[in-house]
Amino acid sequence: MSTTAQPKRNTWQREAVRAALAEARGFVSAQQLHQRLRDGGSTIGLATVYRGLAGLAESGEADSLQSPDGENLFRSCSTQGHHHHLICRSCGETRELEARVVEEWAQRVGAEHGFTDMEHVVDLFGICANCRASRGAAGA
Amino acid sequence: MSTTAQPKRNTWQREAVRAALAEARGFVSAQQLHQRLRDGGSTIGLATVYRGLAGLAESGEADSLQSPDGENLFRSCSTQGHHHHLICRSCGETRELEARVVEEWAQRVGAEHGFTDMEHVVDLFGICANCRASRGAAGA
DNA sequence: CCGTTTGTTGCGAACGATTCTCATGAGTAA
DNA sequence: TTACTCATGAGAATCGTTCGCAACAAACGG
Repeated sequence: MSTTAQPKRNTWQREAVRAALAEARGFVSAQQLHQRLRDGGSTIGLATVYRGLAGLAESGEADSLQSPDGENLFRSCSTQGHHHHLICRSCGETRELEARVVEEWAQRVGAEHGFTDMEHVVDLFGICANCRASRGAAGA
Repeated sequence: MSTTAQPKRNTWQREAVRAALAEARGFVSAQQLHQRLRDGGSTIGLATVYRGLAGLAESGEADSLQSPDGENLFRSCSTQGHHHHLICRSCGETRELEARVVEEWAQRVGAEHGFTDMEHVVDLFGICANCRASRGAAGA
């Protein structure tokens, strides 16, 4: 049911959100994106950014995760379908990962416990080589 | 500095939060916990529940994660140290997992990309056997 | 046991992110 | 072009969480 896409209209706002998201290198929050668009001269509304982002996330064009602060972060996704992320805690650099091992592990563990319809959240955070080199060792 | 615990006082409120959390089977939100305590006749304040939970989470006695709604959920943690969770999307039943495979994978992937100081977020969601039996197949 | 000291509590206000409302504006089809 | 709808945008409304502050009570010394 409802696998068919609803009739969405083509608006410059939707495109602007998509573009701005693609432009952003790491994960960005809706508010950040809205700010950037505004800074870029756009008159787009905050609510529209939220709506656009939600749409992109739903259609798989964007990926969303929650920051530790409880904010929703989005990122333009090149890899369609399921994948995970490796994110630099320092510079925000993000890489998409495939994780066959983890997929299988998740399935197996789920099955062992009698769980079905498994989903999982797997994200890796670390300090990338660049940041490590330029910062040496900076504490928390 | 400040690795040493701050001088915390022993109050019945703190104990009440701890007890209520231990009582709860799955993950609970601060608000839920507060409600239960109130229902139980306690006059504890909401802010205190928040403070108590934050304290428990920090000391490792409780584990916290964010619900898809952006709420902070807490759970009393028996397993000290690092571990993951398998959570039933339907009834909230939660099991603590060890995930050697995943730990190793995370380290390896991080290393391959030149990342250090790896951390990761890994949580599994599914429908447990019980719920599956009693609900058959309920769509989204 | 009593007074002092100072971290805790609890209330309500403040805050911040997200969603909703609704009148207006712009795609789309005829 | 005209009509029909859905999308937009501004601000209000929501909801979870944190803050500020005065009263309180746990730990301590005498």
